[in-house]
Amino acid sequence: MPELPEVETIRRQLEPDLVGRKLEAVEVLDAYFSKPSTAAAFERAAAGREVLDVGRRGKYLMLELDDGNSVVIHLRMTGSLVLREPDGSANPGDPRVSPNSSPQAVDTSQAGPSADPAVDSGERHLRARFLLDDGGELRFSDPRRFGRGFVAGPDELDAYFGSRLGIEPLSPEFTVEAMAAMTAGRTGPLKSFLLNQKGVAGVGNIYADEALFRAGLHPLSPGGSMRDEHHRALRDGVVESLERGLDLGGASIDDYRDARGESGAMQNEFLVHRREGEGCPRCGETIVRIVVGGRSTYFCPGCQKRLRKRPRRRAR
DNA sequence: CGCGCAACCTGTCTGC
DNA sequence: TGCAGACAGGTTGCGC
Repeated sequence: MPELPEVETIRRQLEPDLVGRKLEAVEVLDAYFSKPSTAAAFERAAAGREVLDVGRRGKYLMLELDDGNSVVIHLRMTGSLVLREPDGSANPGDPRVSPNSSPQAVDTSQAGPSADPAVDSGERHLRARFLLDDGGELRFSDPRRFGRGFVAGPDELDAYFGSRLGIEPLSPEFTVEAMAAMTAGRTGPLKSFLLNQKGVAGVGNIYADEALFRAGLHPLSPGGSMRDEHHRALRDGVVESLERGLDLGGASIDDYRDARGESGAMQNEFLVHRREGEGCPRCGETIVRIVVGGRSTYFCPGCQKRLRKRPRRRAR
């Protein structure tokens, strides 16, 4: 699923092609996408504007516009943002489409619900499209319709992110001290802490498992049970797993594709995630799967021992 | 406020 | 072969 490394991979790919481009037309095909705002309001706010920059905060992607507003997009679990080049080619996974087929060629007026399944990949789940002034097109697709987009001004954006996102884990602010402060006194499991975006922004189910393994920490250990060495280990584990994911262009378990429609390679190098029953890469013990906070969680019982309650200083 | 959990969605996999 | 049910997980909202 798209977590920080996947969203950042997309951001890096979009930036050179989107900055300086004008959004000639914006079309919301699924009203769910722009909820709670209407499709028309979203289109009106974005259309005609030039893209000055492409940013990211946690798992959110932002197209910063020339009027000070930003188009904010969250892919949630199955969303994808694919850029079609001006020459119409792009999409490497679609040899059926002839190079000069009109973009308006799809006639939906007659098509029943079970229309030609061969035309599906990308078309059926297309939720919004941004036509660029160089002939290119940015397409947001999402089979499960969880992904969302909205347009907001700077103050609105600060308030929005401020109330739901914590520290950027690849920034200098993500220190050992910050980790200690965030987890102090917490009784919930470390896995849940990592998934909560108000602490560390951008970590999801995959990188949480990988980070805890790198840190040698049990996913069920309470946040407040960590001591100094653990704070450092977890901070480093988060950073290392995210950077590894970035180096490999993200993880493609099933739906994730980058802005060129291609898969990442991180899924081939998972240390524990989705590796139930296999041997631990460090000690060889069998990796197990448990459920924490309703999420599948994978870890090595040999390397990731549960922390005892924080040792109380003995009286006298 | 912290914590746990259901709900939001739909495609895919599993078991009978 | 077909179909019901489980499962996937980022975020929100509700109850305790």
